[in-house]
Amino acid sequence: MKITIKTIAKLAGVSIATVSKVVNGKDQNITEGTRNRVLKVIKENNYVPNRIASSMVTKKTKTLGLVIPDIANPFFPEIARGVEDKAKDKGYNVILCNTDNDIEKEEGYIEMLQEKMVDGIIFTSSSRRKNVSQSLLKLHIPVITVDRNIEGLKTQGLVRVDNEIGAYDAVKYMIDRGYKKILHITGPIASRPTRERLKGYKRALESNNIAYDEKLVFEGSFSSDWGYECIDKIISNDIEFDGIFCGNDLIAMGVIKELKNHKLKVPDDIGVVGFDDIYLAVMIEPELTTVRQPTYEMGYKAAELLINTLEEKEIDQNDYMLKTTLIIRNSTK
Amino acid sequence: MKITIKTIAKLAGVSIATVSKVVNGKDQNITEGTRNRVLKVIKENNYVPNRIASSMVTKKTKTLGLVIPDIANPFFPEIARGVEDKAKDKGYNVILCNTDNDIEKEEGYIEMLQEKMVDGIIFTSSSRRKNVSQSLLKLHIPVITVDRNIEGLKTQGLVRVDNEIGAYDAVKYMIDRGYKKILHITGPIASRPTRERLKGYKRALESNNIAYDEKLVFEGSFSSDWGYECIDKIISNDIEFDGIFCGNDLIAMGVIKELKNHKLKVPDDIGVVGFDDIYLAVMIEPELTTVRQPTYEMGYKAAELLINTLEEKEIDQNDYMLKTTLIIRNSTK
DNA sequence: ATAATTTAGTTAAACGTTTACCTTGGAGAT
DNA sequence: ATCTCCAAGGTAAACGTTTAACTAAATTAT
Repeated sequence: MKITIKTIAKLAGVSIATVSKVVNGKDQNITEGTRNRVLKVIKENNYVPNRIASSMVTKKTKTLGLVIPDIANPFFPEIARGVEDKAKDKGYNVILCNTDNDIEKEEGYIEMLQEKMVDGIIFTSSSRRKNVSQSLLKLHIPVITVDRNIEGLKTQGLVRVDNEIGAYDAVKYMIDRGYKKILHITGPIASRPTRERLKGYKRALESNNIAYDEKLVFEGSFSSDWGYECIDKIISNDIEFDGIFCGNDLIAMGVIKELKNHKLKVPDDIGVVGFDDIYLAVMIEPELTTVRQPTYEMGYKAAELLINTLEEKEIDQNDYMLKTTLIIRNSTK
Repeated sequence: MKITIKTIAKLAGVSIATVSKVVNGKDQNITEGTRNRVLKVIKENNYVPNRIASSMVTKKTKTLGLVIPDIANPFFPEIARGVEDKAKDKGYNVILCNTDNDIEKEEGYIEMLQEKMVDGIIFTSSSRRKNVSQSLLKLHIPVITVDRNIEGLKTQGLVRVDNEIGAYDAVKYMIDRGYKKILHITGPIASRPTRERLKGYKRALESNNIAYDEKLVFEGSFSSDWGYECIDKIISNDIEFDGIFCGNDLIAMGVIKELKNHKLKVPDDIGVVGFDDIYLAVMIEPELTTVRQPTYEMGYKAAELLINTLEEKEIDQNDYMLKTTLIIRNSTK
């Protein structure tokens, strides 16, 4: 037989209201004796309160949605971890949704999360998304976007990194170290971070009196395969270069591997810099010089921001721009 | 104003039962006309059914719990992805829980998940867990364990890999390739996979007439740090060796890095084999020879098994032992 | 023409809580 | 002794659905 609050009330000889009060710690007006009696019966009968029923009346589920492209992409686990840690700390759970950068999946999940009455959503949208859709505009629960905002959607907040400065710093460093002809192998240009990094790349070049040449920029995807592929293309096209600034670490890793296959030495012949500083960056040879993003902190901050708006805490700002750090290792001389 | 099923019913001029039926597709007895009218009103008013309320009456939440040590550990994202994919496919969501191998956190989550009335749980328990606890025994929702079972807990199923054979194959291969003195650097011995891999290691040695020497086995944790550290210890103790079978890939990566620092060449001086075949395995130099675990499939299968028991489909077996594959790359000669 | 069945819906109870408001008994004040 | 007030707890409505059981009308069978 199902043990509900009624069972406990009957067994303890009190009303269900009293049980509810002791379960939820709203027990200022409950005597020590009654409280202990109730607690004892609860323990004996192994009563587990049904939070679905609570949610019905409180209209809070204490659940957050986390919508990201792919948890198996090394960029996201740290974010997820940050989100989950803060959430747990505040008594929330998180529902994980992988969209594969697919707009339809994305909207399907948003719908599902709304139906499940999550209190809020943390959202890294598809890099393919150009603009808001009807279904996003209809959304009536708080959203914090991470890494990328969504053009035209007003959210409760945004947590990101200064991609332009990150890229600028990286390219500036390469120039300072004597690299002369620096390519940029990017992720998908539809993604805002990609565009911002490109901007930083340009600006670093220009402020050092190096002409920007769009033939030295190669647009692809955030994967190591794109790194391999692009190097092959570049080499077979006899493009001259001695440095590569990559859109992310995955690309950089593909690049380094393929450079080695072509007997080019990193960092002596070619300098390579990545972006993200994923876990793998120190495992490869040479260790990757890269622009570190504080991914864990981004997730953590996003959850914090979201929960604060949910609980109507004062929020001093809702657009957090976190700092990147240039991590100098051995893929640059 | 909140749009509920009542609003729709009133606007469409039908009863809430009718609305419920069309929303849920139980509309055999609804005329085309009525259905369209209801659907139109739903769309116009942007009605989103409240699944919390549904859950109250159906006693199903269509939500699964996924309890793992740490999503940021490269072994788990693929599992999570497998779980989530199958779950989505069947109309379920998944709540992510990171336990950090902490028994208390683990039990805290289990409690939370029960309160939130998840339909089932997929669980990779702490490698530190020795046996069932009271709170686990009280659990009354279906559980599938992944990778490791829990001694004394009867679950709805178990999905794992044949660790012993995997280890046996790896060590056998090393012996065949001419490595003579093969160390084994393990994860925590409390974890069952560690013990099974150790068994495979022993068996491979013995069936090739090499005496097993427990001084050549080093117990630690599943991290690259442990790999570094252990190599230092081994070298400063002047232990002789020409091969290392590592408890997982992370350890192997730490090992390879530190071996390089000591000017030992992999695979010529020392052969190294890992376990798992995580994403990084091909990114390092030399590419890692390792025992591949089908992690995505494990997650996928676990979710499938769980959902089948939830939906009372016939299940032919509830203990899935998946096969490992020895992936030969360049860290062995 | 009447009875039986089918179709297209409606009614109302139930799910397990929370919480605003009410009741009761006793302590303290006068 | 009476009044006031407070402490301790009870009552009952409400949350938004699903679904078994019911009804009324239309169709089919006899």
